[in-house]
Amino acid sequence: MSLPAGQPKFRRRKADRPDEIVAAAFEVFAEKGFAAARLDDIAARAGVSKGAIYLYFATKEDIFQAVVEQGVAPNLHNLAALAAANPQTFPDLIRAFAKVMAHVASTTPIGGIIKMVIGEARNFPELARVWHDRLIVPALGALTGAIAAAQARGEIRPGDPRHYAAGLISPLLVGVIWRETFTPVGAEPFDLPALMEQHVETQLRGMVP
Amino acid sequence: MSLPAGQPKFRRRKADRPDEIVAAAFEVFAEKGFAAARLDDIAARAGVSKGAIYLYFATKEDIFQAVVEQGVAPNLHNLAALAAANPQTFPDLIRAFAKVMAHVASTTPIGGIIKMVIGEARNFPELARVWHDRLIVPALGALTGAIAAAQARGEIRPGDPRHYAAGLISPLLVGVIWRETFTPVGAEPFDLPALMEQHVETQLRGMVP
Amino acid sequence: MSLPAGQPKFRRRKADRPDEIVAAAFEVFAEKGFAAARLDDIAARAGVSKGAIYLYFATKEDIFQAVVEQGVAPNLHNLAALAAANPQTFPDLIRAFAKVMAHVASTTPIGGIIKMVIGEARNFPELARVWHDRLIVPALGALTGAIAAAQARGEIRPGDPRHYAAGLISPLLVGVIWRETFTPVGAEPFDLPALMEQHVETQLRGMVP
Amino acid sequence: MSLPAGQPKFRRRKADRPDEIVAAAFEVFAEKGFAAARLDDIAARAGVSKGAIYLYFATKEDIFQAVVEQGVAPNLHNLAALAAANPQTFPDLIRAFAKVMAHVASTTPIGGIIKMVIGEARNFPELARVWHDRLIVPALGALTGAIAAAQARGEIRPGDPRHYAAGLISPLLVGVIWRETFTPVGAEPFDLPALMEQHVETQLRGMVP
DNA sequence: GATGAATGAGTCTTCATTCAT
DNA sequence: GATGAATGAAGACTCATTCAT
Repeated sequence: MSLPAGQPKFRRRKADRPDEIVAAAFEVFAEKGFAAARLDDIAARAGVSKGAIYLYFATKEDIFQAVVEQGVAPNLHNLAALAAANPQTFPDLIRAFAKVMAHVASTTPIGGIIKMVIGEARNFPELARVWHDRLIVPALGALTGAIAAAQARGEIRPGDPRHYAAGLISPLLVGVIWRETFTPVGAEPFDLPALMEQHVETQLRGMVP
Repeated sequence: MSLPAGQPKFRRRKADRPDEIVAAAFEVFAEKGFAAARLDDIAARAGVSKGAIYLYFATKEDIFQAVVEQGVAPNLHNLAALAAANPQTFPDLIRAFAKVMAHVASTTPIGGIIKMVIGEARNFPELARVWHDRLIVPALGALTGAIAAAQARGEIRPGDPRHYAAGLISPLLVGVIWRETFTPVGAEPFDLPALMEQHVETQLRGMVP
Repeated sequence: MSLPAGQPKFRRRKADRPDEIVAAAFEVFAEKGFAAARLDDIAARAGVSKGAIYLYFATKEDIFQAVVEQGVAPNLHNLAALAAANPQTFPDLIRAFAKVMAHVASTTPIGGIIKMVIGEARNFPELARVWHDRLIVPALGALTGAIAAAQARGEIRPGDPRHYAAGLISPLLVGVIWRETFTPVGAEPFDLPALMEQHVETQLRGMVP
Repeated sequence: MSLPAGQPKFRRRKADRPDEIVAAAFEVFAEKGFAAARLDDIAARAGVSKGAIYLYFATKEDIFQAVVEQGVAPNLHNLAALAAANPQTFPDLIRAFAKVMAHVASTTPIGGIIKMVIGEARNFPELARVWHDRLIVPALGALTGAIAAAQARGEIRPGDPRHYAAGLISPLLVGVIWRETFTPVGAEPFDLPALMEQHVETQLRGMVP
């Protein structure tokens, strides 16, 4: 409890605490779900006492909100980046979109977030609403819009552009869910970037007139 | 040692009590997840007392297992029916497959089951294993095999047949999850049969040489 | 309820039911104690339904009372028989007393009753009172009186006659408790008649002037 | 998810909490038996909340085991002390033994422990086994051995030495049980030291040739 | 600020008791 | 009379939350 003078190295500063707690909480919530998650587990994994958590969060639900919040923010950035990048042709747009998404799906813990959103949507409708309104509708809407525009230019066959969009990105979602759900019990994993590359090329070939 | 209440009790008695309990439990588990589900809720929704549940199930977990079990069985039948039907050409096979699956997805509560499997896979690994081994691997394997066979006949372009299979059915899964997750908070629903019809035709067009 | 004329053998009559229930209850109570005894066990062991018990007894406690009652009655008879028999000399009285008691202790389930009385005395003080007042005080009192009389005649050395009485019969009680408590876990049993014979002779030798 | 009460809490905190709980539990178990004992009672008597008990013991059975354990240990010490003391003659050995035992029986709560052992032996056979193996067999064995040795030296008449041993100490046990069972309902108590002194002298007189 | 012992409302589970059949 | 499915009050145990230190 008292700090030895000459041991500077692993002295954590209190400013990091909330993030560490949220990180630990994310792991536990993603693994167990909200109700089955134990504050003891979170505290232990964060390396703090249970009481310390309450210095930064008022309730378990608040921690959960913070976890989800931290899952939304970076993806918003990804979206913005995607929107900023502006490839010339529609196929390149789709390829770039899929590539970035596959990379994100492969390298970030977004799978845990998605699991939580799916699993807790009914217990925390606000959570589902935030994800839907701030991430999914914009993303899906942008994709749908791009498809509709390409259709207007005659580059894409007729058809419901929203269905085209869903057909394009669904394998990514399923791949992420697969990794969270079945890989831990021995299922053969999917190579998401490879899956998406093949899928996008197939889709594009099927979508052009 | 316990005080008699004085209210009327006992309404009926039946051999299908267990099914009523499982049905009620399915609703509650699908809505809340395992941990957040309350036996009181299940009992109330089944129209029985909490104690009555324990005449048929030893633990909450047993009820959960029974719920999942009842979600596996009918789908096994669907699979078998699919295998029995044997359309002449590969595209017709895929079309038939997608049609049946879209119908099942639209008319059965499989979405709730899938939510439960995703949400509780880590807490009940056996559950994930059963689903993976008995339903998903056979179904995905059959589809993958059919694709590989069509590739061998030159009817389908080269490419990882498992990735093709995933690309084909993913929108269905996503559609079901969407319905469970976002529709309750106001999201625009997907017309699964229509989505799948368009998706399959697009995929087929993209898959042929 | 009606006795078929030609099937006399295994037709239980309702008049036997209470006794069968009490007998079954005795086994279960003696083994588990009152609180840990299950009416299901009792019903099963008595070969009746749980509901049937309530045709004859209003509560679990009533069954317990009946069990204890049935344990008191026969011993009262034994006491009376002892009192009726009137050997000539004091040593013969003691010998006869010890012999009868050892026989009873060896051949009746009185051990279970005693265990119940000891174990439940605090939860059912009335039970302890009945045993004390109706069995123990009379028996111990008679023995003490006989000893005091013998002392008055100069046949027994001075000393507290109640202590002499306790010293005489204690090994019997301990032997019975031993059988109920330690023999089931592998303890070497006591041969109660032999133990009592040796003990009585030793005591008598020590008690005479 | 739980509503804060608003009353003052937390009074003290100590390392000897477990001992206080065991002490309280001993009283309740000795009075009610294991099954009828309520954790609420134990908690209230220990001056802690029900939840606090679970900081120190995992289950009700663990508390029970701890209670019994604490009843074994001191008696083991008594035994060792008895063995260490080595009077010259056999009668003095017996007198010392009886005196110490009577003192222990009169001044310690061993009666409650014995009641528990007798009452719960069938529900917790391990409990009976521990007492038998670690306390009773050594004690009874030592006494029996001393008697046999004295017989070999011709100081004691022939006869089963184990029966002699049982005859010597039984009144002590019965006295303790009497105190627990009948004294609370108004029975005349026994003066254990006086009883034992008279009993031992009587026995010794009867045992010598 | 941090800790972790303590709290107590809430949950699963049991079982004596009831009553429709 | 008998049955046993059903009840519901109560008990063991959990865990988010609090607060003395």
